[in-house]
Amino acid sequence: MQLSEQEVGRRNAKQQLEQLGINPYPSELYSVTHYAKGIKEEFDENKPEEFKEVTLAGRMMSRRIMGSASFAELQDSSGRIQFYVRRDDICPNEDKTLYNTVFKKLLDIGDIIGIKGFVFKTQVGETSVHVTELKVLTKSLKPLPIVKETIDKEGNKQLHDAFTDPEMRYRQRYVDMIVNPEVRETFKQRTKVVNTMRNFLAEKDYLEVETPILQPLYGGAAARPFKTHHNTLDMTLYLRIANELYLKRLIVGGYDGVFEFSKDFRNEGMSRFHNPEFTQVELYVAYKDYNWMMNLVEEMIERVAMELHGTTKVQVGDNVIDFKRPWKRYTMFEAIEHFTGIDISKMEEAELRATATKLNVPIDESMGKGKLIDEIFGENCEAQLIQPTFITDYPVEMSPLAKKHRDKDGLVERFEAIANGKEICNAFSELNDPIDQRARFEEQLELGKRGDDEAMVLDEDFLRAIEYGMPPTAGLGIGIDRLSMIMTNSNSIQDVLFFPQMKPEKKQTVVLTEDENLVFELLEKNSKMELNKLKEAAGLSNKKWDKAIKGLTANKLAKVTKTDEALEVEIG
RNA sequence: GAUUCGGUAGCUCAGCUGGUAGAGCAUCUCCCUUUUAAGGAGAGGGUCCUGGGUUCGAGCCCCAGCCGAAUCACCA
Repeated sequence: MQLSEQEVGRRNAKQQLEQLGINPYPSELYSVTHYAKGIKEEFDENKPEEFKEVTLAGRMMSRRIMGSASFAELQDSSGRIQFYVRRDDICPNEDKTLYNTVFKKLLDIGDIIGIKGFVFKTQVGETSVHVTELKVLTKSLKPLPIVKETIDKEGNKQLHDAFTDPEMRYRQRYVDMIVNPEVRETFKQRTKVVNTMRNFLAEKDYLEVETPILQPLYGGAAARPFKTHHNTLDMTLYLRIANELYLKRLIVGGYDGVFEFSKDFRNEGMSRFHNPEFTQVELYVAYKDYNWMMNLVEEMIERVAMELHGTTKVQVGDNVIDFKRPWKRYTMFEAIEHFTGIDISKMEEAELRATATKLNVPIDESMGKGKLIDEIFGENCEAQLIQPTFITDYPVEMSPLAKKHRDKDGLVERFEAIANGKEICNAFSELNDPIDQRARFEEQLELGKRGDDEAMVLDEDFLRAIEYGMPPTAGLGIGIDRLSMIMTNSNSIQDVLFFPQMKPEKKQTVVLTEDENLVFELLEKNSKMELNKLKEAAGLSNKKWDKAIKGLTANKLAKVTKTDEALEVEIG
């Protein structure tokens, strides 16, 4: 509640605007005709008549006052443009208040204003708007961090005093977006990733659906869930960790293709690749298999890269990743042999354990054969796969929802696509043999007993559904956040989530009583008042007044000082 | 969870061996009609993350904690 000097100044400016009869928060619409970017791109000095009346709205982001004329910058959703305000243009009559007082004194950086005028080029050649009308649209009460930029000798943009503190950027994303325009760009691209995929899938006539987020049983992935409770039904519900089992029920129900962009929730560690809630798209298509699905993934992701970058090549950190089809394909055993020189395809659990130890792969007792193979792969191969690569044919133990391989014993028809050393999708020919599926669930229960707290639980209703018969189906899940990280060259998942999960902000919020609030608000308007006048204005009884003012001084929100004539109260 | 680094003005940061807290930008006052990190003159602004300790004296040293980042671990 402690206001900084600048915040007090802005509150005062707001009041003064009101006293001048200017509503700092007007309600009527403001008709914008142009955007900064469009004007800068299209204005031709030889044809100024094309832009002789433009109206823009946005935030004032800088101001250079030169006596009775000023330059300032307006930032709208498209970018920034400079505008020029001359006193005698916006105040053609005797009354120069709008320029001298409103523009120069009462407006601040960050205020939202509307400007009307004509476009011209300055002597230095910068396209600018010569303002003839100016309107206050919203007074901003908190000062923004000021980022300035210059162009160096090589023509590169240099930022000065950039707003970079990650904590503040994530906690106050709105400020981040105002001050760092590339952040808005990243999120636009994220949306483009999603829209491209959505259009791609819709064009194929697959049906976009919505399935429950609150689930009585969590399933479809190996992860710890968030748990909640429904009061009326008095039952435990889980936030979904995946939507796989529901989408497959819809395939049983008769759709040929269904997909869902879904927020999923996993109660696990956080890192630059993990946020407790994240987005996946899952797709299930009847009468297809995982080979078919690999082709679809290549085509779809290649299209995403093209839509965003106009090329299949994407710069990610130091690497250039080329999503052009076809991608490299390795079986998991081939990949391990390729990177370690060891053929583990025929090994049993004990031998795998020994191999893992030899390769310095950390293992523990709860790991079965499948998990061991996965660990060996994860440690030795995954990070080295920079260019998009399909890894196929996983051990059956770690894929309880995937169909057994048509001719390789002990494996399932599953693939992951890996790019930049990270998994970006996971897919399989879906297991549709209900007897086998029940047996796999039961193996999971065993693993759970062995100490694997991410083992899957048995879902009787799902089994009942596929007992009615689920056609041969190919299924896919793509992590939207990780794909967006690659496509936008972001180093952290927090950079592709508007509001990444953070620890709660530590804040000593002082809770005021009703009376205290009343007195404080009165005081806030004047910042300093004679005690008796304040008391009178508050209209409280002696006792209530005494309690309120003591409460405020105790919280250091008000300070009472004694002068020769009287007692004075000021904001603490 | 481990290790390392960090937290100082609204923002970005400096602060020597422990000796009265600094700069640029922002803010305020004044000058300035094509400037652009505008310029010139002046002013104000601090819980040095919090709590203990050492010391005549702590932004600095010690201990504990909070918050953040990077790397690793965990996490298909």
